[in-house]
Amino acid sequence: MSGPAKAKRGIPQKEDFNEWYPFIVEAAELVDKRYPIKGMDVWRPYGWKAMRLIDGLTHAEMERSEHEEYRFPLLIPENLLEKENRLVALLKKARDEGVEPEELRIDEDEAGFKKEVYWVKHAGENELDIPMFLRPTSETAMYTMFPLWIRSHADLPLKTYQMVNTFRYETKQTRSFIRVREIHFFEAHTAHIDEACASRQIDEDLEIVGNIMAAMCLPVLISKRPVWDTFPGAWYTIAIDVVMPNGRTLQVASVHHYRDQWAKAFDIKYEDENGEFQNCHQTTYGMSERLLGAVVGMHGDDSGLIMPPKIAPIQIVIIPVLKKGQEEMVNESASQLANELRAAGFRVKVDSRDMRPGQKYYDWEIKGVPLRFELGPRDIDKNSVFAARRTGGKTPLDRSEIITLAHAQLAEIESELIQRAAQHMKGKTQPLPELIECDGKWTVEGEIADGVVFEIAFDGSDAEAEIIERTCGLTFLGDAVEAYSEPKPCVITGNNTKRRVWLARTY
RNA sequence: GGGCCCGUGGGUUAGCUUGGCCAAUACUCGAGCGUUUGGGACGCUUGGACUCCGGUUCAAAUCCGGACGGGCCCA
Repeated sequence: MSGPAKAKRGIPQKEDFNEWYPFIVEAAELVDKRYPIKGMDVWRPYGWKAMRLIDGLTHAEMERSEHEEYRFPLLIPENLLEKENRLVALLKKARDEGVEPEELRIDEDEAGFKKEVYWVKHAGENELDIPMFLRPTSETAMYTMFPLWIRSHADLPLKTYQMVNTFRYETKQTRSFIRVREIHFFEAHTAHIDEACASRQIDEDLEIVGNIMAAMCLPVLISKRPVWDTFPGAWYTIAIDVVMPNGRTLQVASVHHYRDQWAKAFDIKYEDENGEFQNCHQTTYGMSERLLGAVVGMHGDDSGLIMPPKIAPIQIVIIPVLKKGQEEMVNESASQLANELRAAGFRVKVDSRDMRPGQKYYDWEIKGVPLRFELGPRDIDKNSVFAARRTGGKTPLDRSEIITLAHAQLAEIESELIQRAAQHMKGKTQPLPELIECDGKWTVEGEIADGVVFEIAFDGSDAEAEIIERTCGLTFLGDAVEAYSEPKPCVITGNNTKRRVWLARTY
């Protein structure tokens, strides 16, 4: 195999994000894209470790919030789709008949991922009577079992989750972590006695998202998606987006409130305290490997990745600097240092490859190891360790207090990343140029800047939202969960509103 | 959904326009030996490629078609 890193001169500038990103995910050995199926990369150990550490954050949050982990089969028989289709039809009918129309937006073509599923139609020599599909998400599979498990109000809330791979037949351009055909997926599914309890679950989900994003030093936009962009069968969808370096937003998580629509379709009901049957109210919460994609995009620079310490597969790399005749002494000192750090809980690697130290520095910089310790005869003499932070800055550290100092260094890197990311977000958010109507035709005053997220006060209708989307060539992310504290005039109607809406080009 | 470009050792690439001299260029990389090691070391030895299928032709890396894969732009 090739070495872990390529020549620095070979790294595209991060400004050229469309070149930088695909280069870096391979050069940093996160994935190998040479597997001969579009959109299905091979996870390499370094990338998988990072993903597993991100998953670890999620598992910890699930544990804390008393969700339980399940593992559902990958294959789903076709006939189960019928229930889902019936649900969609039902919702459509409700909409057509004017029942809560704005709450029941359904696009039949999108419903059930019909166009995006992989099918298994043969097994051995036989054609299957009932074809099976690979889960694009697991509502159908899980809600087939929920009625068997939920009988009494005492069984609720049911809080489940699983981390599995899901499959979607993407025809558009694929991108590592961002748009793939086999998705490393997290999905939490809950069932509750009523709408209010389900709503409380949504609040908890948002708190969980907040914790996970904070651990990865990722600032996010949290917004309620417009009705036309609501998940099929959902009452509403709240999405979490990260602003990538090119200003495009990447949806990294979503939370759906289903009310009792799915429960009706799948007959998920419980007996309440009065002995009466009630439908459950449900929520889902999903995330994926896009989280890693966001980390790569948000924190990386012209020299490669920068891993936030909490998810860095290697937090500290130790480079022994050898001198002729003193190899053994230096190596021994390095491994002793490594052992001490490991005992204190750090993820540590000693790079004892036979090459020049400079070469190693470049290698680990591409991979984004946050802290590098150099250890040579000079340092050992002075009882110190020479530290270089991936975010910039070099300092000798007192060897005798190395554990404390290493913690401090990583904390400093973390806060530097948070600060940079916040700065990035701030710089990428702008007010929208003024919209002008003339004979029923809308135009924009000036240019729509590229690579930017726009924030507007908006109080218009769906139709007016569509006008804005068309006029500006942007996508409505939706209503910020944190609305304006003071009313502002809507860009279309001029009415005062606290509704704070984001528009962006999206992935 | 529409358009454009690309596919040569593990990686980057020359060759393709004008088919033969290509049993293929350079750098990098892998293996081995030696000297080295505080920001990309050097010497010697050695290893490794025309995406696949079909067509045109005496002859295809080169021309044509398709598949697969990669990339970009626009809706």
